[in-house]
Amino acid sequence: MIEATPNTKERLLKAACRIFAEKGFRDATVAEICEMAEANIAAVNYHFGDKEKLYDEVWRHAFAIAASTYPVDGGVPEDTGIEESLYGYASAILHRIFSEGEAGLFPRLLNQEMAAPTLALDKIAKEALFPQRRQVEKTIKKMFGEACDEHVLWLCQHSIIGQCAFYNFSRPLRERVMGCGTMSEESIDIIARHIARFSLGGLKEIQK
Amino acid sequence: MIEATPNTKERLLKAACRIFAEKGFRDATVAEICEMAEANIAAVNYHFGDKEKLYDEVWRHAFAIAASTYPVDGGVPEDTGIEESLYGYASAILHRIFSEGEAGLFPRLLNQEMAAPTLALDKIAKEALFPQRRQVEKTIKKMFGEACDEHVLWLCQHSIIGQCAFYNFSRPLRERVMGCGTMSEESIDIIARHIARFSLGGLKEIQK
DNA sequence: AATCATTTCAAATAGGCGTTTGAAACATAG
DNA sequence: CTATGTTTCAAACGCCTATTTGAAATGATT
Repeated sequence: MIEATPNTKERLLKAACRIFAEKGFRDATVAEICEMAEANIAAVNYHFGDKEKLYDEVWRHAFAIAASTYPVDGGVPEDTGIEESLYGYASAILHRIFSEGEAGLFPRLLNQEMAAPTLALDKIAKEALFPQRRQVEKTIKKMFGEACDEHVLWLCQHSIIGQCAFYNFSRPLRERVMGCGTMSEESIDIIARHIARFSLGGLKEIQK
Repeated sequence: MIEATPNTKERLLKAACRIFAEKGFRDATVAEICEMAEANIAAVNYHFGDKEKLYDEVWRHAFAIAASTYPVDGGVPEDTGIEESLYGYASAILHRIFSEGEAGLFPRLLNQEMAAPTLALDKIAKEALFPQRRQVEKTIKKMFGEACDEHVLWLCQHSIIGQCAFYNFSRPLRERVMGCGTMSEESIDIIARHIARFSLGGLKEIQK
């Protein structure tokens, strides 16, 4: 499963990433992680101290990969139009969600953390989630101005983020019930463009 | 905790509802459930057979309560306007999500099931989730007509449902990080009205 | 080659889990 | 009261969990 790196610690981290993302902190077992990493049962405690510290490392890794592979600005410049900004954000988040590689770890871990929160949640929210929200905030303020109503901002933020996050939340429905687990690059782009357009229309209607 | 009904089976079911909704099937323990129900550790097996059959009963109960307390049509008549239909749907879903009573069990159980799917997911999707989607479908077709493009329908469905579902998904952020766990009746109504208006604008933009 | 630190390993530890058991308590009907 | 069926109970069962242990193996340094 995990490629045979000579480094046991790295193999453990990679295996832990995949298993924590799939099962969450509680349901993942260190025995399972060690087996996938082809390491001894005691390896986690030797290299990371305990299961919890390994989980922290996994989050750090998952966040770093997601942020560098698909930054939330979507690569679009600051001074672009509203629809294009929305597209940049949606595209980045959706690429993370539909990624089957390491960039997909972040949304999967987040899904687990939302269902069974751990002590890590606070740090995750402050370091990863709130900055993402601020990205959406900037786009909304392009429409409503810098001094726009705080509650309206909050509601629109949720509408935009919610559209993207739903594809993360509903993953088991696609994978287990509908049987359409994977998503092509074109499909991702179509969804991102839809969310950008739909949200632009929403913002316009709210502004009326 | 659980009111002292003379009926042990009912006390077990109520306790199980709350604990399964909070922790999911795997992390909930029968010991914990029996303790809350003030029943013996063997009571679950005696009255329900095993933990899994109890979980089935919990889902049945949670679905029945949610569907009867807050039906997805939101109580609005069939032949009403688009924005009002959207409001009806959003209002019903949000009321479920923010309910601290039995009507809130359904979205909480769903959240758990999405993070750690069980064999029950298939049944839940077919009996509860797909009918809910059809409700949104009807509203969208009021705008695009009966013969509207299937993919556009699917995308808009997700946009509307996603806005509502996000308040379920992000519950731990409100409760544990932001510290604003409860939501007043007025707040719920404001959110529902926002989602209806935002979605109407979105649909209009897509129709262009 | 010998010494030292680092890493791996199988086995053991202590605790939690769902479930089973057989006896005790209780309720009901003859 | 007796007999029968239902419900409750404490204890035990077998399995799985994270972690610890001390020895063995490996690597690096002198």
